[in-house]
Amino acid sequence: MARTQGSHSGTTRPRVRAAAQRLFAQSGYAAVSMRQIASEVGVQAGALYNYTPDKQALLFDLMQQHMDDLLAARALQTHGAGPLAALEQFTRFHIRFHLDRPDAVFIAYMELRNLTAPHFEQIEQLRRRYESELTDILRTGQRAGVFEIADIPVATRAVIAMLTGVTTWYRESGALSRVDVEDVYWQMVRGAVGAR
Amino acid sequence: MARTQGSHSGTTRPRVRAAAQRLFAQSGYAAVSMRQIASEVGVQAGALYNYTPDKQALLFDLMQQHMDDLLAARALQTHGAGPLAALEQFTRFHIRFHLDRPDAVFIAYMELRNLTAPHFEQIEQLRRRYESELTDILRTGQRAGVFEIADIPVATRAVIAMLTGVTTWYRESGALSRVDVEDVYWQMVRGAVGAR
DNA sequence: GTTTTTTTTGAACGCGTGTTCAGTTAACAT
DNA sequence: ATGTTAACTGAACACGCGTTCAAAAAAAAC
Repeated sequence: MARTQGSHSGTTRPRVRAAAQRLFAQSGYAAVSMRQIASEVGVQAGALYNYTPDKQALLFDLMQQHMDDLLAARALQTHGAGPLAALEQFTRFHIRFHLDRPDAVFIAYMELRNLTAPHFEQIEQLRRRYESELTDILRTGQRAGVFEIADIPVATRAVIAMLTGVTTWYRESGALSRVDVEDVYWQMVRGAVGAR
Repeated sequence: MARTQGSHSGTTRPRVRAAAQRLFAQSGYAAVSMRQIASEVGVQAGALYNYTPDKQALLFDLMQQHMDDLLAARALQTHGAGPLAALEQFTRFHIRFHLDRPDAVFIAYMELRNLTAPHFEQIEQLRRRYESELTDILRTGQRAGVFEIADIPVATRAVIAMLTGVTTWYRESGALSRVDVEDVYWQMVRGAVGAR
């Protein structure tokens, strides 16, 4: 009737997050109820409030965690020797990181609308930070005459959109390995920025 | 208390669609209630059912209309003289068409999750049809030695993702004119497919 | 073994939702 | 002017929602 045997917050908390992430990615934040998440975890809805103050906080947490992870992982990357190597590295990093976390990526992109304004602003800042990594690479390459780009902010957005689109179709069981996918995207990105 | 003066289905029906489109794009299908849509139109929620059998049909209708419009507009395009001209034309058409309808594009991309399975399948078919236009161009260009592409299906998706991403950031009041935007994207697309 | 803390249940609150439909008014047809 | 059709209102139905919290059981601490 009350506490379930074997329950422990160290176990339940991550399961709540995982269930929320999966369901939000699958059906969308607004379409998923707390009772559904709870059911996925195997608890009643009231139990979720031990792990999140409310539904919005749960979403924000997931999105912020994703962005923090992305920026942290990016910061650990060694940066390539020149603009071209840097761009290649960014491209491969982006594909690799995003393919490891399709649900988190999907939510980070698709659920911005469901954030409150302050939360939205916070996530946007993190996104802009990540984008500026690419902008810097492109700018350096343009200055060095390695790239030929008509408009760097537009190019940044175009490349990010292209790369991030990979999560919408890639399947592990598909004909292409991850390295193949990285290679194809890299070839396209270098071409898109007029690399020589 | 009953029929509103001056009301006419020829007026109300398109207003229902327009309101739904705007609100769905703004906040997402699941987060928007029929009462909100009705309020936007200036009627009570029950009145909406004169114009749509249910909420899902309203969404499906909007998405299908968008895809039909896209394919119809595409069919009216004269096709370029060779693969390169065809690709340029496709690129400029895509940007132009999508920039004219940001809300419809947004919904067509973001609300797939909220369709019932049969509806989803129908929209997917229309999407695949549109994508095959680009695939055909790329294939022709590859065969003719005009393009150099490692994987045509991947390249198709990458280019579509890049191009469609324009709607997420473009603003009429921005520094760039539409032709500027088309030009930038065209330069990047041709580069991405290794056009020579 | 007893007490305290942890983690859950279950019930309930105060809404909101999509939808239906009888009734009412406006517009149209005769 | 009268009758019919069109287009709406308003109320209600049968849920579902996010959230709260007292009570209960399990685990940990003493």
